[in-house]
Amino acid sequence: MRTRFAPSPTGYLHIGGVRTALFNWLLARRHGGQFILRIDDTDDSRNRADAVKPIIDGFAWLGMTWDEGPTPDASGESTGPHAPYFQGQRNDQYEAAAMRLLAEGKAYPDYTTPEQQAAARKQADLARKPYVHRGTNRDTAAEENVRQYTAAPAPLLLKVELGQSVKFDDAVKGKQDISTDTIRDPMLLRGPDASGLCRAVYNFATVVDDSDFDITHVVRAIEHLSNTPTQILMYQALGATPPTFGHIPLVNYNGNKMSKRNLPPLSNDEIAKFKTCGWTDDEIKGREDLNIATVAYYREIGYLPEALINYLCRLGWSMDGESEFIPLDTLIANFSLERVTDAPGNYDAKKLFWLQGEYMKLIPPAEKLERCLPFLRRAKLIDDAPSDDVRAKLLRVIEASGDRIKLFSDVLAFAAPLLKDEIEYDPKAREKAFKDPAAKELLREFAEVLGTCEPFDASSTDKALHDFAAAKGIKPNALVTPVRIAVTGSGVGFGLFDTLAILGKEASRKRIAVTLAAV
RNA sequence: GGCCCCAUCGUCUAGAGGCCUAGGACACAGCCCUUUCAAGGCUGGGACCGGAGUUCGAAUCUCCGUGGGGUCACCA
Repeated sequence: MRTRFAPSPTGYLHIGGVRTALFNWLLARRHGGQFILRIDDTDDSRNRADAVKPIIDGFAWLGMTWDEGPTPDASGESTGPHAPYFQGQRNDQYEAAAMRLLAEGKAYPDYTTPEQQAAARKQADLARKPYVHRGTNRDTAAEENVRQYTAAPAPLLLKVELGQSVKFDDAVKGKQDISTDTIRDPMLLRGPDASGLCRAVYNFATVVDDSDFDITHVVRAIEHLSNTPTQILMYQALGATPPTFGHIPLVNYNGNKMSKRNLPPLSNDEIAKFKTCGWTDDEIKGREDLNIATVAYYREIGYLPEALINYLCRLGWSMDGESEFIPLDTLIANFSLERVTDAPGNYDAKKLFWLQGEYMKLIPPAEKLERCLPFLRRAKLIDDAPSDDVRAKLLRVIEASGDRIKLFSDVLAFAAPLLKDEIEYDPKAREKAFKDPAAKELLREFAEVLGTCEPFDASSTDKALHDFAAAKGIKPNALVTPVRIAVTGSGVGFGLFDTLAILGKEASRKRIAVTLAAV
């Protein structure tokens, strides 16, 4: 089994595309086949490397490896027995295939002018009939067409045999049967451009490539379903066997297409989050691809690729009636086109976030630390090479944070108050906690008690606080919040006694003193 | 408009004529636990688009509506 994914180089990797690629990849992996990555850049744009890199980087991050395709450095080189894997570098093959069809009388040049075509289309519209284009030299003999084409290149069209039907069994949609009378003579090669080059049209390039690459299964978005009969006709003309097709439903957002237009701009929370990650306003604005439809967004904000993969695969496919958390090896062992759903699905950020949390619970603290490091560096909370002391402190923060760290970037919120020397107060929380003047006095007295804790660890400070509260006849919680705010500036965070222990006696008491002076 | 695809809780889905008083998950609400925030436990509300037909029996099959989507390019 050989499957493929063929993105056009747009400069970012869209998660809808990733899902399509994932289905192909899973199929190949399950059946011990190959997954091929091909870049559909038939317009041969100049900045190809820039536009391809995000796609390649995205797949690399996701761990979706390809057996043949562009080299990982995005240089425009390819690896694999059918190289190159860039359509922009393959026009010779398309031309050769087209010339063969021309010589065999299966294709012909079309000298219809755009004006003639527009008029014919209009007439059909008026008659409320579908317009099915057939070109001028359709019934001209092959040799004559070759002669005319050589003398005056023009769009080359495939001659569709009338009165036939194209039948195929879609692996997702089931049996299809289309009359050739409704299929226009499709273009194979465009007319010559300014430099005289006749570039292949997408449909034809795809067929030539998929046939050359021995692709056996083409899983793609349902919007291509109506292209399929045309492509099958091309396969037949080329004397090739069409692959098995599987057309999968779309991924929508709130019932609409997941295009940039319909997507919400980054929320204030998200922008704030990126800023705490060390991004500047300009950097955020400069990243056109920073939205929930791209892989880059999830990588930058600290998602786990396995969570994204699990989520995307479950969107439009199910293993059974209840499995939601499905690790990759299970996905590979069970994925099949039969269980792809018929209806389009809606992207649900909350469910992805939940899965992310589930996957995060599985990451051991030491590994979590390693993967948090880049975020801490970017936020300038640590040096490029943090000392062992800092690493040890961070590990304690991560252990104390537990499941609270859902995204790797969340580490910043927990580590920053303990790493920075200055306390950044949440004004509202501080005001509320010290509204009652008695709170300040209690805090002052408790700071003295803390000074006697030995050793200064979570259990000793815990006991000290509870004993102190009991002696004073107050609820422990009446003291916990003021202390928390005094040492971290924030009303929320992981366990207070862990916080104190990580800070140490000196720093804890010093921070309380600073706060006392400030309120 | 022609042709094609689709239709189960807010969302993702299970459902192949009786297992359906329609199951699970996310989200939501309430309660419990608790040191705030998470996590965890328990409980709850919540759906077969409408109408005909076939059948002893329909979420499931057929038809008609309705609603959504796709496609009709020298875009990919």
